Amino acid sequence: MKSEREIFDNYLIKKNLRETPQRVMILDAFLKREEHITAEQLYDIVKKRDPSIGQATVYRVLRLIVEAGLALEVDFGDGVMRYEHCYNHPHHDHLVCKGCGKTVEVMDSVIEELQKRVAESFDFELMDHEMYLYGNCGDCRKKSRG
Amino acid sequence: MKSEREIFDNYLIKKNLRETPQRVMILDAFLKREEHITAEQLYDIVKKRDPSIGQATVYRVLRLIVEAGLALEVDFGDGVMRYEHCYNHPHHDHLVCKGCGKTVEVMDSVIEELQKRVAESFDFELMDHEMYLYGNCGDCRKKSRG
DNA sequence: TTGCTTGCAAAGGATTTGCAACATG
DNA sequence: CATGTTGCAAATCCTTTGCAAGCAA
Repeated sequence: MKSEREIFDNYLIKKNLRETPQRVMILDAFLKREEHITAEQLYDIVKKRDPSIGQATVYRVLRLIVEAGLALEVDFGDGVMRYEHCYNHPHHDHLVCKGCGKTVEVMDSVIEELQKRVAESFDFELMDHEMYLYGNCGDCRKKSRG
Repeated sequence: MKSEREIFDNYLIKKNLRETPQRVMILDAFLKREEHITAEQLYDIVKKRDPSIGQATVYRVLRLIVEAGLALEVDFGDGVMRYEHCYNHPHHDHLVCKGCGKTVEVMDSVIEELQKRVAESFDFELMDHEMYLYGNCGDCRKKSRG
């Protein structure tokens, strides 16, 4: 099984791109993070190690990471794109708390199957989907009850 | 059954807002449109009737329409918000063709029920959800086959 | 008259891009 | 060395906001 670093390196080679310290450092910081992360959060992390790094580089490398198949963009509708690991990380959707913003990865194979069928019933070949479930988590419900 | 116009007017009164020609005209143009529409598209339509109208007004009235419960925002992930009718228009999700952008409204009550259960299994009270199915429609598949 | 509304232009926030200096292979 | 790559700042894109003039009630 290839490591994420190898996959990234192979992607760079295939595309005739170069391995630079910035790229390695940003990939590294992204991989260390378990939760999804925004470009700005990643920039903040990387800046601590190398204050001379530019935001634009973070955005550019994040795109490469996605193109290499190591990250997926997730959009919770708040105007900021988030990135999450997708290599060796099975597909899932998101449950998002409207109160505290907490997110949970969820996956229901029956829903997945039904999505495919719904698409097919309209003669669409399903390639991809996004599903966000918005609600209130137990903690937030407790708080709002007083 | 109240008309959309009545609902809008009631909303204005309740909020101590005023009924202006701009508001009426923008609501009107929105209601005439069957498909979802972007702020800019709506602006283009309204501008023809009154070239002195400002974009900002369109954005502002669109927000009122949403608040009055007459429209819903839909986000196909291309960076532009779209608005669609929701009064007397049952809930549905969207199937979007990646080739030609065509959209189909879909609704599967089993999926809806399962979404609720998934949320509950994590002690979330489901308030809302978004589901976008992205694929290739029959026409686009035909074209790409040559 | 009161204070909500408007159009305009400027501001916003996230992301992208042009560019000249700078590294990598 | 030939090209990619970087950081910077300026540019984009969509949307929001401040403001003074203009209206609805």
